[in-house]
Amino acid sequence: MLSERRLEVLRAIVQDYVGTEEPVGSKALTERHSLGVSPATVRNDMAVLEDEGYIHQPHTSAGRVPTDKGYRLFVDKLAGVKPLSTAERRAIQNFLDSAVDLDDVVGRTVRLLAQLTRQVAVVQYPSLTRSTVRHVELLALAPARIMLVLITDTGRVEQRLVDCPAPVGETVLADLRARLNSRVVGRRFSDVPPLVQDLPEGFEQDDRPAVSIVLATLLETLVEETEERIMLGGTANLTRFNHDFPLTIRPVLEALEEQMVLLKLLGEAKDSGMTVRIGHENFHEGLNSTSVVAVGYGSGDEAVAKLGVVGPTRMDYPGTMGAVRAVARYVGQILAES
Amino acid sequence: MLSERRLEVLRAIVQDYVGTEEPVGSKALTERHSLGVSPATVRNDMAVLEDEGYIHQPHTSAGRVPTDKGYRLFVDKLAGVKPLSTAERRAIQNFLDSAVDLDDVVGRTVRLLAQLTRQVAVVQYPSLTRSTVRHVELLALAPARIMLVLITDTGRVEQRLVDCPAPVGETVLADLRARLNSRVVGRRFSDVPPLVQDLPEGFEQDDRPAVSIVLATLLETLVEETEERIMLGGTANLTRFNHDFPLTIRPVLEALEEQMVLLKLLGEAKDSGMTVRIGHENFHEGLNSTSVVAVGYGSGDEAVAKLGVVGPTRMDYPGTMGAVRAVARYVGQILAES
DNA sequence: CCCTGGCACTCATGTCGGAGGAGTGCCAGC
DNA sequence: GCTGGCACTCCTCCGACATGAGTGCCAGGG
Repeated sequence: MLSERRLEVLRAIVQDYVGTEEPVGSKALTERHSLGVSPATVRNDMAVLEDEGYIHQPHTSAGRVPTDKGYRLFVDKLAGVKPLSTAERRAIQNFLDSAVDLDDVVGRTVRLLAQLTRQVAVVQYPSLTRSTVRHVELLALAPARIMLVLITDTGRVEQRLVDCPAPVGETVLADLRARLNSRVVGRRFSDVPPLVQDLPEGFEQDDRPAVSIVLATLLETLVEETEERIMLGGTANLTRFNHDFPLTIRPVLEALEEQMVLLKLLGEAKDSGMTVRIGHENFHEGLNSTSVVAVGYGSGDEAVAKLGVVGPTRMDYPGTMGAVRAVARYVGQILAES
Repeated sequence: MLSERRLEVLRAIVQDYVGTEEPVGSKALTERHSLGVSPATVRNDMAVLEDEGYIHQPHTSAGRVPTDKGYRLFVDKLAGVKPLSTAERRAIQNFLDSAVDLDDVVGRTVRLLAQLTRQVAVVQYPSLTRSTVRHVELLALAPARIMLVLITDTGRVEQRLVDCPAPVGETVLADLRARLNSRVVGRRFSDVPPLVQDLPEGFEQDDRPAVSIVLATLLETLVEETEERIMLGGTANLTRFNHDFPLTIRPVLEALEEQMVLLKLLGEAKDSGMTVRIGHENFHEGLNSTSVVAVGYGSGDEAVAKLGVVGPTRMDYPGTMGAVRAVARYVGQILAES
């Protein structure tokens, strides 16, 4: 186990490195932090920290840089979460309050996160899997053509076109609409299938094929749209990666363009509590020099989706974590209200 | 007016520069293109082209680079549009055909364009302004709470929550729904307002406030959502800007993150025919070293939205224009079918 | 046992000067 | 009007050298 002072040295190294973006030496450390010991002592401590793998020397006669393991220790033991100022909190609330619909909420959240953290923001749309049905609407666009509209409690709307084998009467449609809604409204998506299985039986023989195809489309929508959407923002902040630019930024941009990668990124985060993945802890190679800070958010107690930021491993963890947590809370509130 | 050969020299310079990304000298030109004259002659021509402002010398004793004006001439007079191979066309069609809904069509289009052109792709959602109403639906979520759903002929769905001052009966709602649809279905958005103005008069005194507020929300949606959405993709291709990297890419990423800028970018494109904006022809400073190739697309004869790509002024114009035009055509077809 | 000052050593960075080379402009000749 | 020749410019690429930050190690003191 590392002594108290050595931990203090590690903390100082991380803080200075995050601030200056340059390897930090023993002399600079003692000058900027009141450690109460001389540079020589710090050098000894650094040698130990390097042996243990917490810091690393780019080359002989250079300062030290934290390793992923060093950041991990820093995040786990040394850093708290820095709360936002009340002014910042108020600004967040105001900004999110003026959203008009779900798209707008997500869009604003992304911009907000990117601006607050000066990093790349990632926000997952509230998941359909965990949400419940608020209403199902059936519209006859043409005699044999029905539009199915699904409205969720998170304000999301999905629509599908259904082509029926035969024309469907308006009364049949109204009947189906009523029965369908009475069974599924308020239910979770995952609970819906068994609830509607026997619905066709209540209809005339002639109408059953149409009813079945409508139900099939509904179930399909529930499954298909579980494949979730993600919004991304603040990619211009990637240009803050100052060193060997093209090599660093390229794979990151490429990774971020893939929905699958983003989904997995957030998917790996714990459902509750904040998750921080540092450097090589990320599954994706392109993200090996970035850290991901993610947290779940939701309208109630339960998380319905996740959001977070992607930034260089050399990031201000306490500040970033504070911003991410605060934004998640406010988004949750907004969703609960609507 | 420039002589035939001088134009030929300019074309050669543009082609070589696009290929090599390096200033091109007189000797290299005569070697790679059969101009039938000696390097010395080419040098004289280059001096003229430089006087006229078509090319530029980074410094004495360097080769020449086309200016924006040079590219402009190249695009207008010297370059054709390079059609895609049949294999490419088939791939495009296959890829777009498997889209399931509007979001998917737009998403696939963006990815396709980015991949084909190796540049940043921008696709505008089919505009609500020019589209027509397919259906308006009103759902009572609670006695005094109505959800308004608007469905357009381009397959887009918009929803709004309406809080009424007093409960609204189901029959009143059905009545309003029927009257509303009979008046607006098939109409263009811009034509709707005068058509519904007198609707409240047909209702009981008690219900009029609710009816009015529903109508107001509808009109608001028509206007607000005219503010169009845009999808972006292929930003990783920006890393192909090889020179003085951070300085070039930063303002471009920033510009592309602003919806307003993107909208204006496409908005400036002509409604019909392809538009190419080169370097400083773009209104936005951050885009002064990029060119934009845009074209309208639509389900019928009329363009309902635009799409295009953003790339370095040093781009393969014929190839890019070919890809953009082809993609626009196929997207138009897909929209017409659905 | 731990801390400290001193000292020699390493190595990245910045500067300078010169060689090399690509490309130009101009001129005289055909 | 085209061409070959030639002098000139100026960027780029080393290699050498000085500089300085930072280290590791050691001997001495609390």
